[in-house]
Amino acid sequence: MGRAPCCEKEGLRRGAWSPEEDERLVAYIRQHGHPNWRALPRQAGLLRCGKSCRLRWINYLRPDIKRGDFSADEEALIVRLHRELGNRWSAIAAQLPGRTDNEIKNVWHTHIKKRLEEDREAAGGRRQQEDNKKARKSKPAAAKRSATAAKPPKAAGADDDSAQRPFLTASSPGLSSSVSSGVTFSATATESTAAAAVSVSVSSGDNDSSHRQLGAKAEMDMESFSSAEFPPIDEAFWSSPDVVDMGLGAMDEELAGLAGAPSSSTRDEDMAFWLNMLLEAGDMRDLSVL
DNA sequence: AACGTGCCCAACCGCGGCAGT
DNA sequence: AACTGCCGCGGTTGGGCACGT
Repeated sequence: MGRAPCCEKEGLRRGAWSPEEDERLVAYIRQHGHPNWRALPRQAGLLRCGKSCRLRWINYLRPDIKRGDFSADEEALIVRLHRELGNRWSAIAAQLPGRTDNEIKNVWHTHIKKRLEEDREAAGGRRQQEDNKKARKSKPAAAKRSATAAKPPKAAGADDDSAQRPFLTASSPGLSSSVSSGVTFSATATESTAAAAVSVSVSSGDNDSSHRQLGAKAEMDMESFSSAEFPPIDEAFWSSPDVVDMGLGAMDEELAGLAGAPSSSTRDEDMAFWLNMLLEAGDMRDLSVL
């Protein structure tokens, strides 16, 4: 069928968003929510198409967005979920609170995929069994980013970031920083930390029932959100006692149930499980140096 | 210091699915 | 049942930045 273009492109801005546009968008959504993306830009006085607004909000301006490097644990989770779900980035993102599908997709293509391929090439097929043995002895995945990710994380350069995001004044704590809600792995298990908990009211805006089953999509509940205050997010936000603890512990259990992994395991067992997943993904080279 | 190259990531594009009429 | 409109998803692109020479 003939599909209407997403917007009349005449007179509409494209490309990078200015702080003023961000401000307008956030202010509008804050007040009215986003019942209709198509109508939103006009009502908010933005010369953008609805899609662009939606994307900007979802991927950048949403208050529950978590910025900063992905931890090794998050990457491991992505690897695993990608094995299970394929390129269903939104489904994968649903398991990583605060992360967007776009971000995960980017990380996959720029870091993880590359690394997995490198490892696979370097290792050939032969070492699978050998490494399986080693894996049980060696230290598990620590927060070691690939050599290709030598760049300092953008979130660390918070100047640029916050300049662009006037309302999200405090980037969420980088994942390399300690997580305050008790979602840390034992030191022997990993030098990194688990993903931060998120404090959002969780509601699935996803129609896909399988997504819902996987659950835990950290979407803002816009009904409550639109009438609520929209405070800047800061460190306290992430560690607040009000936070709904959606740390990896909870995620592990949920995923484990889905994937047949040990469901009531200790943290060490969990780590062993992740290690196996990584091994299977041929990702042992990084781990072995840790 | 200037230039070239590679990488990262925000944003765009087009399509499929679903709901409403 | 057919059509329309909107939303959400996944793939792709290109601007900007960092790093190497």
